[in-house]
Amino acid sequence: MSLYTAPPSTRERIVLVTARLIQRQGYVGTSIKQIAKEAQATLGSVYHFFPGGKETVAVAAIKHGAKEFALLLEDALRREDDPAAAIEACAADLAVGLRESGWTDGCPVTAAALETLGTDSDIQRACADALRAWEHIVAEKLLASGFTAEDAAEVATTVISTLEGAEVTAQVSRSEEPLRAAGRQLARLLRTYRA
Amino acid sequence: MSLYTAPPSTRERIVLVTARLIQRQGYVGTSIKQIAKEAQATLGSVYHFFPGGKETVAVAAIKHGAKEFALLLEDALRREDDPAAAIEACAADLAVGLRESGWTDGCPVTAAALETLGTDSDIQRACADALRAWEHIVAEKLLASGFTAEDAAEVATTVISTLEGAEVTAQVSRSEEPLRAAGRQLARLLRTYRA
DNA sequence: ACAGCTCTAGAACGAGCGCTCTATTTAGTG
DNA sequence: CACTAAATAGAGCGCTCGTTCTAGAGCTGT
Repeated sequence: MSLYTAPPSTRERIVLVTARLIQRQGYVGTSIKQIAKEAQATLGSVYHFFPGGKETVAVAAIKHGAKEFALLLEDALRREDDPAAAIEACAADLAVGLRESGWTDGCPVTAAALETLGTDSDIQRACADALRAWEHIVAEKLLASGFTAEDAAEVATTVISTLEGAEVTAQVSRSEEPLRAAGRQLARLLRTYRA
Repeated sequence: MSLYTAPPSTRERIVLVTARLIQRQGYVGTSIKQIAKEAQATLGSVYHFFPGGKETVAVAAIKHGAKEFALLLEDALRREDDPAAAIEACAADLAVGLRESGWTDGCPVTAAALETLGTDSDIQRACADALRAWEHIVAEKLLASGFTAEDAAEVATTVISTLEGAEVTAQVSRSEEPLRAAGRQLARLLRTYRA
C-alpha cells in the first residue's frame, strides 16, 4: 500500500456515498439524485456505471460495507489470541466508530435487509451472503481455538447476531454501553467453552 | 375478556395494518394510501384519527408492536421459573411466529428505528422507549432470580440486543436456526450467573 | 324536524421519485 | 491530428408521495 492513496474514482465515490447513505437513511429513503449530488457525480454518470439502476448501486454498496466489516472483524481476531478478548475488542471498535459518527453510521446490511424482506431481490441475497461470511470468519477463529465444529457454528451465529443487535440498540439509545455490555457478555460466554 | 371479541374499530385497523406494513416494508416504504387501502379505510379516515399525519400513525403502530412483544416476553418469563429456560422459550416463540409469517413479520421497532436514525423524531423516541421497557422486563426477572443490580442490567441489555439481532438474522437467512441458537447460548450465559 | 357532531369519501396539489434520453466533453489509440 | 469509446451533464417523462380540502353520510339530543 502506498503512502499516497489515489483519489477515489467516480465509481468508487458513488459506492462509498451510497453505503453511507444506506447506513443513515436506509435503502428506500435514499434517492439516486441524492447519491449523485453527494458523490459529486451526475445522474448520467450513475446510470453509466450502474445500468441496472438503484438496486445495482445498492448491491455494490452493501458488498462494500460487508467487506469493510469483515476486515474489521479479521483484524480484531488477528490482534488477539484469545477469541473472547478479540470479540470484546471488536465490540469496542464498533462502539467507538458509532460514537464518532454521531450514532448514525451503523450497519448498511441490516438496514437494507429489513427494508427488502419478502422481495427475493439481489439486495436480500447480498445481505444473506454478508451475514454468512461474517459468521464464517468467527467460526474459523473458534475452530482454531479448539471449539468443536457444532459449537463453533452455533456460537459464531450468535456472536454475529448479538453484535448486530447491540449495534442497533446502541444507535437508538445513543450510547456505547449496549455494545460494551454485549462484548463483555459474549466474552464470558466464549470462556465457558474452555477445555 | 368475552368470548366474542368486538370487531376492530377503524382506528384499530389502521394501527394494526400499519404495524404489519412497517414490519415488512419499513417506515419510508409504507405509504398512507396503502395503509388506508389495506385497513379498508379512506384517506379521510386516516387523517381524521391521526391529524399529525404519517409520523403519528407510525408512532401509534410502533407503540402497539412494542406492547405486543412486551406481552410475549412477560408471558414466557411467567411460564418458566428459571430465567434461562424462559429466554430460550421466548426465542423459540419468536422463531415459530417468524416462520409462520413467511419470515416477513419481524420487529417493527428495529425497522422503524434504523430508517430514522439521526432525526430526533417521535419515532426515534418511541423505539428507544420500547427497547428500555423490554430490557426492564428482563432485568426484573433476573433480579427476582438473585442477580445483582449491575449484572441484571447488563445481561438484560444483552438479551434484548441478541434477540433483536437473531431475529434479523433469521429473517434474512429464512431459518429458525439463528433464533434457536441465540436462545440456547443466552440460556448458557444466564446459567453462568448461578450462585 | 333539525342542528351539531363524528366519521367517511376521494379529488386535487406541489414535490420528489426512478429512469430515459439526447448532447457534450474528455481520454485513449492509430 | 483524426477517430472512437468512455464519461459527464441535465432536461424531461410518467408516476406516486404526503397532505389538504370540500362534500356528504350517519347518528344523537332536543
